Amino acid sequence: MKQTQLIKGVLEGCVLAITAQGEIYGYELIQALHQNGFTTIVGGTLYPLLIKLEKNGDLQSIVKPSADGPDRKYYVITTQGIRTLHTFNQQWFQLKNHVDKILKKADDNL
Amino acid sequence: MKQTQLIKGVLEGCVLAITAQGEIYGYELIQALHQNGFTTIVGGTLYPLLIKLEKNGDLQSIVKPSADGPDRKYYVITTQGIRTLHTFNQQWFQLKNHVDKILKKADDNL
DNA sequence: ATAACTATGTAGTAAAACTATCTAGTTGGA
DNA sequence: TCCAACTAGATAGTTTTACTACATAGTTAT
Repeated sequence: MKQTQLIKGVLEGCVLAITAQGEIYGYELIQALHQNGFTTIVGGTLYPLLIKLEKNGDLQSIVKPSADGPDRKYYVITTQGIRTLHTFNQQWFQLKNHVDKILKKADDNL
Repeated sequence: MKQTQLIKGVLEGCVLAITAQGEIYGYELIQALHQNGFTTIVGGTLYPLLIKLEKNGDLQSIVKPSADGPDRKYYVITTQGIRTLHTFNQQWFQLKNHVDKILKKADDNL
């Protein structure tokens, strides 16, 4: 069982949560995710997700020049994105309870 | 954002956790999952997953007759399945910490 | 006999994600 | 001044994954 499969479902919510803390560009976001334990996330995973989230209307982007390399595309969360984040938060809370309950019962039997 | 995407990653682990409590057949497992909040799980989702878990060697199956309908295929967790469950448990614990940390920081900013 | 429930399975499609690769600017060293 | 390493973003094409819709079949109650 790969860790990736577990991460998939929460990645979108985590990206919204991080952008909710202030504007951030993709490359920086990848590093932030790595620091938060999502060490397997690479550009090929994140950039398509960011494009999808912008299409959905959860994020907006602004391109700004950089002194350290090519232009950066900064992402900002929209009011709709904040609503999506709230929904994710609630679903995550419920999922945690359900999974923990099931795992606890299994532990009692081992 | 659909709840389904979140559930996907944990479903496999939850199935292993439930089978760890004792032998159970697919139809019964679907009902057990429904009672545990996984209300979207249907046969077309679970049966292929059970077949995959058996192929992997995490589960074994025995067909037994039923008085209430067609034969039932009972699933039993293997020692390998228990190891897989342990791994899932650890990954789940880590994921919870990471996600909760990110969500908490976002909450502080809203 | 027929509807509802029990029980499992799969073909075909749809969606999602990763790998590999590309473009391109900057920095520092040899 | 050339190359490697780092920064920054994107995507074509393949692989993986999951769901929808349907099929099969036994039992129960009307």
